[in-house]
Amino acid sequence: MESGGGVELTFLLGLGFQLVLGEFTRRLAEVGYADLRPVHGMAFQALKGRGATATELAERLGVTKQAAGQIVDDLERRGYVRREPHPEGGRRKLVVLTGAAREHLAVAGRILHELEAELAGSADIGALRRELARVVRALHGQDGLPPLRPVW
Amino acid sequence: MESGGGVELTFLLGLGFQLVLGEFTRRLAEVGYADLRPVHGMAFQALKGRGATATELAERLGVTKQAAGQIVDDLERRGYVRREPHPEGGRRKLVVLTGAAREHLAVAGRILHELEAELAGSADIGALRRELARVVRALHGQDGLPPLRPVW
DNA sequence: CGGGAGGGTCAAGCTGCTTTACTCACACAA
DNA sequence: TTGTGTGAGTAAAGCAGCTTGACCCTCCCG
Repeated sequence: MESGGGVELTFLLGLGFQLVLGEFTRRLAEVGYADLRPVHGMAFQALKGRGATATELAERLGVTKQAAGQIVDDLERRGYVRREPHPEGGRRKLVVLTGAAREHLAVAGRILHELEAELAGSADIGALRRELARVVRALHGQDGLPPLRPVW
Repeated sequence: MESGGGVELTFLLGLGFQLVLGEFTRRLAEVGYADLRPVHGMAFQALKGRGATATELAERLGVTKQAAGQIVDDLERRGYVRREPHPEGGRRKLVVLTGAAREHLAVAGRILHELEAELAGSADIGALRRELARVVRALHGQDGLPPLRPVW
């Protein structure tokens, strides 16, 4: 069943995601990041420019501001982010990455690209990207990308 | 960014799955199945032959037997499955589908194929299937398919 | 007839969220 | 000056969907 026929497309998509993400997190855990879930990496991505407020982070992650606050609490306790006074005042606080988080971003990026390169030995990754992007566009439109949330 | 470049492959996979599954469940909800989650559909698939024991169902779904038992409780209460005495005796009970569940399977299958046919207008679904199957095979091997679990 | 293996179930606990409700800092208008 | 609205943060409780742990049956086989 090289063609993938006989298995629902939706199932195949889920399985592909699950396996790739699983392999990614396994490798991250091997190099010492067993304490960070994928959502933490997403948070780092969302904060990596100039940082953001907890509410902005919530929007980018697609969760409530309370949930974002909890994630920030957790990451702060473990030294991955800091809360600084916000330059524009108010009650706002600017959540910024520490060096530890930036290092994680670098390692995670490297692992992702290694994994993709390895997969390129078995599949046509260019075609996969292209068709996935088309599907995403068909279902979501062209205006940006929605937050990636845990699936069911 | 028709090519999908600039976005991580893993992210794109997750987004694709999330959007397709979301559209699928939305359509199912529209025709009256708002009370059934994807895992229930997976359970129906796992039971659709001659049924199975709760423990077998647990293996096929990749959860503990207690969790499978809860799912069966829930589905039984709502009339989608029955517990019958198992032909081979013991403490075993055979969980079998009712007509309501078989009807759901038929409707869900129809919706999946409609959705896929629509997406075929925007993307090369054959290529997508093929490359996904290759990725799955590269990461999991050829021996069957692992259970699809909620992702992170 | 006495273990023990396999299957089912009860109960408690946990995680990662959500909902509800509140507090605080500022802006701006009366 | 007051006061009132708005946006950000936070505290507390609740909840879904699992897991872990413990136990109870039924049968088989020595």
